Amino acid sequence: MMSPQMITPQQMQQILSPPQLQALLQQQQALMLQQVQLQEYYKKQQEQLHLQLLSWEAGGKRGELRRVDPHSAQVALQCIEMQQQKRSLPKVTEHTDDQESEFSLSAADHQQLGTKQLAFQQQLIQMQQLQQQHILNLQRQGLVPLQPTATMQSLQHFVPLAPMCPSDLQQLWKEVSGVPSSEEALKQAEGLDLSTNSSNSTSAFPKAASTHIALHSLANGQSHTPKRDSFSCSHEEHASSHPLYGHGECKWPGCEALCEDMGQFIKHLNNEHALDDRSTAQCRVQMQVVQQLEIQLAKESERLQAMMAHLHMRPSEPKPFNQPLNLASSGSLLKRDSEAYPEGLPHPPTSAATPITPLRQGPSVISSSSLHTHSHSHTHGVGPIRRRNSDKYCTPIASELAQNCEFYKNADVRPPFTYASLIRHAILESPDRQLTLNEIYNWFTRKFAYFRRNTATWKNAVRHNLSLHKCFVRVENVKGAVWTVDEVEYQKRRPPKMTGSPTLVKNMISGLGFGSLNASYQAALAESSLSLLNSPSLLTSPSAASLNMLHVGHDDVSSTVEQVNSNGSCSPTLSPQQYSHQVHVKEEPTEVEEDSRPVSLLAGVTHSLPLPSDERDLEEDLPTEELE
DNA sequence: TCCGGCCTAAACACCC
DNA sequence: GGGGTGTTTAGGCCGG
Repeated sequence: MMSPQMITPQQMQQILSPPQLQALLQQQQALMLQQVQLQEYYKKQQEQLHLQLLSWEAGGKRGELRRVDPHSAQVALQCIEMQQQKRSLPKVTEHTDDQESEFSLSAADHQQLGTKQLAFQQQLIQMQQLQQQHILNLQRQGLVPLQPTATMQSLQHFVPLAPMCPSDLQQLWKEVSGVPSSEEALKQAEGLDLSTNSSNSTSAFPKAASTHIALHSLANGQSHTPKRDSFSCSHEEHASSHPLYGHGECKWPGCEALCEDMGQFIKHLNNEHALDDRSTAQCRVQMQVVQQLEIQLAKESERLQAMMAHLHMRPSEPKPFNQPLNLASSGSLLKRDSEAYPEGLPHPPTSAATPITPLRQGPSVISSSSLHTHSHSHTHGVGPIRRRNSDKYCTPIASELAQNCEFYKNADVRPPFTYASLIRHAILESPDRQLTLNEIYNWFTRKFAYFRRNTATWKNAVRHNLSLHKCFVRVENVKGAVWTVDEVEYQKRRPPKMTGSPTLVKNMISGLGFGSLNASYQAALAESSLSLLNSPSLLTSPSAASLNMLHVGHDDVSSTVEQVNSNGSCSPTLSPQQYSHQVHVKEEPTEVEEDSRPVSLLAGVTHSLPLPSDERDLEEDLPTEELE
């Protein structure tokens, strides 16, 4: 995949969904603010610490970092390094080697500083605990996504100078040794990592909150180096793998030493991470990290239980939207207002109050149709993008349209849906569920700026689709011919996809690293559950209602849902009736247990339970899935 | 590699 | 004849 820097704006538009584009813009704006704030803050700290350093130098106490708080100490050390580069600190020697973990101070300083490490780190741990509490509070307030990794990653970019997650500690040591300069750290802070925090970064935070967070830092070192989460103090060797070794580098917190092979890594491990005070302290820090995460997990699990219990007891009770978490879960939501849901379709992030929120992003934000869409790359293509229908199997069209209707109305962006899906949606959206061709045309042009041009192309495509797909039935009317939708045929032509793909299932369930995919699945699940809620007849197996919700035979949704629960046994060759029936019945009893079910699934089920009445009305209007 | 879904393009027929 | 509508075919791309 191309790096963001290499993507042209047009390509960006093609690749990213509208919400993503908006989120990106917001990110950039917020990032600029963050940069300014960071630079100011850094400059301020630098000046302040410079004065302190001068006094230390005068008193020969430069190594006594305990006199200052860890944060100041870190900045001080950065200043040391900076001044070293400016040759203003003669006491600091040149680097003797490239060992990141080695201090490069003078021998006396090295020894003195070494003796302070443990006490220093104890302070850091205390700081860390306070910070983690702070984060928990922020999470409670919905200001910070709950997913540790995403949260930390996103925030990490804005808190390079802040103390003191474990990896920051390592970073500090690096900085003491001068390996990566503080300027680099600042650059790192200024860098926009689209791959890790597209939805969770600044755009997801109220400015004040993000600033606040930036200046207070975060606690969890995993954020800083998510892949360095392995906790191991042992130097045991593993024949083929080692939890501290991956992708050719050492995963020891704060150490990214490149090791070509396991042997080299083992040597590195024994040399650089031997049993000493430093390693011990690092283990201790890592233990703190793990403990905090466990505590957080327990708390969030408890909350989830409570929420589940609450929702199951009163499923019809509307759930208030959690605005802050909406913001946190989806940058694109920032642009939404109540009018953005004209159809009252599922508001994906409304489940943001659940602990799983961080695992998901608004389906329309980074939907699978966004991530998985690809340019059809027609040389003669008229549209910016061609999105395969298979993508939309995971994408709720009504949801997306509802949430981004203004966007599509004004932006010349091709909607990420097939013609068939759009036509069907247009027809089902009409009062009589039938439209003339011209009305379909009008719907397209009314809803999408994109279809206000290239009329010959897409109109031809519309006609082609109407004729080609059996699901579109032409009915002679008094006023002429109108087109209706045959849902059975519509579902028939869309057999389950991705059936039994363990990888996808795994990704969906884990929700880690494939948040968008997970989100789209959840959206599909949510909508399938909506359909279920509005289709009591589908509840043929009350005992497994919650899971049956996932089996509603709904084209895109059903195919997606099928994936969720299928072990590959579901045949896509079933007739619509067979299929429809079968998916209602088919289930995996062993997965019904809520506690053991992936939270992402629960999210899809739970968050959609309460719907405003108007939304339910609409859902009821759409007899089958809706909303693909 | 094969297959199916999707898209675009185009040709053709029919009707007003 | 022109435009709109409807049908059909072909070719290409892509993911499973």
